[in-house]
Amino acid sequence: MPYKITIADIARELNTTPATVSRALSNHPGISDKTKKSVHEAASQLNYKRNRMASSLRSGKTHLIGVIIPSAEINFFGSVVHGIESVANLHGYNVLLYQSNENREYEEKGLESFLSARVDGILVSIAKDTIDYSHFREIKKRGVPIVFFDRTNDDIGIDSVVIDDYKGAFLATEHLLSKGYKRIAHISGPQHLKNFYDRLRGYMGALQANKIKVEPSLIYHGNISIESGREGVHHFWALPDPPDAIFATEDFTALGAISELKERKIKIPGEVGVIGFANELFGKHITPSLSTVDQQTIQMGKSALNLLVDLIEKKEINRQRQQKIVLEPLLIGRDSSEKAAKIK
Amino acid sequence: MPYKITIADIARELNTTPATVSRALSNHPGISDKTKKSVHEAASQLNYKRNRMASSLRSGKTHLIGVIIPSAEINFFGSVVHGIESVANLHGYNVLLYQSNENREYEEKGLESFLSARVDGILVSIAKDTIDYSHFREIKKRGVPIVFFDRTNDDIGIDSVVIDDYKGAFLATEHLLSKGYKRIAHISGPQHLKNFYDRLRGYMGALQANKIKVEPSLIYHGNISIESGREGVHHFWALPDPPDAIFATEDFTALGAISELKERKIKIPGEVGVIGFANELFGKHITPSLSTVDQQTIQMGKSALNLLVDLIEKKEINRQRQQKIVLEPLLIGRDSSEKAAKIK
DNA sequence: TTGAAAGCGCTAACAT
DNA sequence: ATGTTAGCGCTTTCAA
Repeated sequence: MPYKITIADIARELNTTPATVSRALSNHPGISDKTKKSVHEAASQLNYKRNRMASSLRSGKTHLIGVIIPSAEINFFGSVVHGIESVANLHGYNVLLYQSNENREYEEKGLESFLSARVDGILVSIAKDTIDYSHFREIKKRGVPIVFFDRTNDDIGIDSVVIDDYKGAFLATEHLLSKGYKRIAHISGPQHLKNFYDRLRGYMGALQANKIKVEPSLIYHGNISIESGREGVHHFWALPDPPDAIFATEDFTALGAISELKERKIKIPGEVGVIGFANELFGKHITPSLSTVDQQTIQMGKSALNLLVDLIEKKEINRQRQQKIVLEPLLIGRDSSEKAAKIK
Repeated sequence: MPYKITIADIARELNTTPATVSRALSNHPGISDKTKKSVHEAASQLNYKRNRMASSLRSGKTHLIGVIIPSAEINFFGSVVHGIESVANLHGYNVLLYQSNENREYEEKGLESFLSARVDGILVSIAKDTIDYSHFREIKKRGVPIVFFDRTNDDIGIDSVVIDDYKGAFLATEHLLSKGYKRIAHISGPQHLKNFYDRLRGYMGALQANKIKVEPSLIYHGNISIESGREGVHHFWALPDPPDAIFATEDFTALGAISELKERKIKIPGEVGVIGFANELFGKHITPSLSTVDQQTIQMGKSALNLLVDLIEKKEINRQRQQKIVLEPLLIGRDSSEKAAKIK
């Protein structure tokens, strides 16, 4: 008997009708203050809780936002979800969370589940394994408001919130140059994800802007993991002329690279400078502390949710063209990228 | 027009009735395979998605689990949520996430919101600021299935999943002793939270079991933060006879202590041994790597969800007495607690 | 300012 | 094995 009380009960109690009670509870204009007051009193006295299933069914609004992230275990996404959730509550929305585990099949299941739950809108950060985007096209076609964040794709005409990955990578690379490093290598991530593609381009852009030739052998293609970082170092130090700095496409990759370099007794910084991307929590506390690029996670969550709410609340407008919010990356200089040894 | 298709449409298409379609879609026994097949075909052909609002309203089951965590930004909770969510999906439940931000007011709002959404069950890790538990009593009274995880309270008769904090603390303290440390200090957390209370007791228990007197001056009361760790060191090293090891009530506190000790040029390990609690991601990668106690986060999430599902699915049974699942803590020995210097 | 009545889409009891 | 009917609890015309 947890949820027995309905508006009908309140109506009976006050000798009025469900319609009046409903209106009073949602502060409908044409209801006398006296009635409103007595209804609210009776409601809280009877411990009434509006049944959102019934309400949604009738009104067509669920006040539910579906959020798909690759994994709640990854700090970055937890942090973005934190941002999303805090603003969602302010707008009266609840967050339905779904993890894709970087897997396109689960991702699609999440979307199905959201459709079935009739969420008012969807927020997605695309799974690593997703290369075919038809499930998102389907959502788009159905007209369900959807916004990508961080892991996005521009080809489907879906709005998105990202940071400027190109610029972040550009800044990171120039930072290494400014510290006196000359041969800068890059360990990249999956190129079908725009972020990592853009970071690679930003890296190349910075080199070119400084009249340095891009050497393909100094680019190692990893897959966003500690292992990739280690493998990158493996690869680079098998070259006749290894690099003197590494820009890793995200912090875990940088961490792997640092561990491997340390095992090889290569001095960081000095002999080799390292910078990552993401500003994960651990970076500040490892030795050497990791220079990185901050992605403004909380702000990203907030912006994504605000954009989605705009879509939900004034659907017809803004439908002309794809919106894209680009946040500024923040360079965080720490020890791992300190000055290159003057030798050479 | 995103969601126009209903079972009535399918029924019309196939010259049958909504009831048959409904039954066919949920694989009701008494429906011919032929009908089932044609219904399923028509459904997927028309792109039908079951309306869960309607279904829930009628059946009384929402297949929604409400989860309240202090913050998605904290890795530990992200990880538990990961565990919860993965099993929830297997059971056909969706997770509604709410963050309390360690604040009792938000916590209560989350519960209200869950009641209104008619969730089938609730999972909560209690906020740091919560000292009055009446809102949970209210949930209990309403008969809504609820399970605490990690941050729990035993006085309300609510089932819970925790790790054995006492034992974990006991193990951590004995570990330091076994490495040759003699004067072991403890930086604790908020004592109204059972975890931190138990860890303090475990620390004292281990000392007593080894015939070592507990010195109140070697216990510093912190509040689960990097700052607390620093303050603890401040406090201890103002004593005439500082400790030679620190057991911190969680990893961030340990991290603060280590940073402060490093700044004071005190050697870890050797001069001072340090161990934390939680097995946060960064511990493996800081220098020295942090010894700690693993809390089996994923398992905790899974167990909590399984326990909740049990409550939901066979309510009357098990209602006699409070259930409590206690997971085993896992000691993780790393560098920060290596052997004490033999000097002295 | 309020009431009466219909219906959102689905499921389940009761037929047949 | 399938159809008929009622109704979950709410919101929303339309009418008074």
